[in-house]
Amino acid sequence: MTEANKDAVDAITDQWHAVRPDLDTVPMAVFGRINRIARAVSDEMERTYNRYGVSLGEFDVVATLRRSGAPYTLSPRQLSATLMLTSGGMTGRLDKLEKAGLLCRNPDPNDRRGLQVTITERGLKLIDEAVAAGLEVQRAALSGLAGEEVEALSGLLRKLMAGVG
Amino acid sequence: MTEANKDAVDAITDQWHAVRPDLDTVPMAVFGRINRIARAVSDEMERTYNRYGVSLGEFDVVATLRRSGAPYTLSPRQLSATLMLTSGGMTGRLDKLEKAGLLCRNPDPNDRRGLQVTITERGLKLIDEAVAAGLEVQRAALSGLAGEEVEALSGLLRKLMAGVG
DNA sequence: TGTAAGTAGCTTAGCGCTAAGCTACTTTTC
DNA sequence: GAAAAGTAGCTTAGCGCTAAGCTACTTACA
Repeated sequence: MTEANKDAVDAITDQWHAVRPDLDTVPMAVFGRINRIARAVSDEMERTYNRYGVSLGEFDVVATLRRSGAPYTLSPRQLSATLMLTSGGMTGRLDKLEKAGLLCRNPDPNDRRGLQVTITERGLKLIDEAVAAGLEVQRAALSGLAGEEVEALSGLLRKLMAGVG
Repeated sequence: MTEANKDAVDAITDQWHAVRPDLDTVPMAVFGRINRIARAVSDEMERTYNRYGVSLGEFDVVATLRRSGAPYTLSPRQLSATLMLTSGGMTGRLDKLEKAGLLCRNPDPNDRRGLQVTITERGLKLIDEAVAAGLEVQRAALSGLAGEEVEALSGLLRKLMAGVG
């Protein structure tokens, strides 16, 4: 690691090393970079989806319905479980998306407590454009890595996630 | 990739592949895992710091002062710039930390607009214990990876961050 | 030296989330 | 079939953040 290649996370670990040389700074460097990458790419995705009139969180709702396949119908409960969101948070997202005409809520014919959430024609059209735009942001973020590097990274992340999930 | 090793992110990419086989799902798998790892580890760190009476965000403030070295003094502006936070958010964190007796605000002798934020004795003691506990959480999260795997992951993340920062 | 521009930290309104609790309905148990 | 327990989605209060705008002060320039 030459002086010139140091980044913002190196600056932090260097500072820690100077005041607490007893600490192993490798773990904080790994997760510091993971956090910064996650944040930077999410911010970029947010801006991208905003151009389609939805937030990243709202996109996730429509995307979950889209990838569930025809007839693009799930209950609010299934959605909030998948998106790791409370029912209160889900209600808010569904309210906005329904008002925007991207999905609709209908009573569940088999359980009068429940609802069925379905993508509208307009929602389907929007998600199929927006998902491609989002993927392009992610592809661009990975463009500095060679194919085999992406492969290696993917494998290491899978292994790491297995240990924290 | 055998059937048994599939994880939650594989389930998502498999669904996408079924309904949109034209999409390249490799980028979304990489960032999906990065997001989930970041969230899972941050949640665990939050719980760890809570045991010391501070949130993760409040910890970050005291940690930034700590690693700046003696006399552990920075301006609110320096802190909010380092932590990528607005001045309003910083005011709130400083209010709580000052009330908790972990730091104090003093007028800047050289600039009557400014303040100097300094760790208290109590704050210094707390941060030196809490930072070790936080590092242990991160170390444990990496424990499933061999030394050379951590090394490789670290290098790939550095390269990826350089392309998104 | 007077004025304009810049920068300090704080305040307020608004947003999206969680946690707790509600009503309505279904399922289980006796 | 009645009572108890569980589960559906929604409402509310509260939290932490941002964006915008405030006052107070410093710096740069004519």
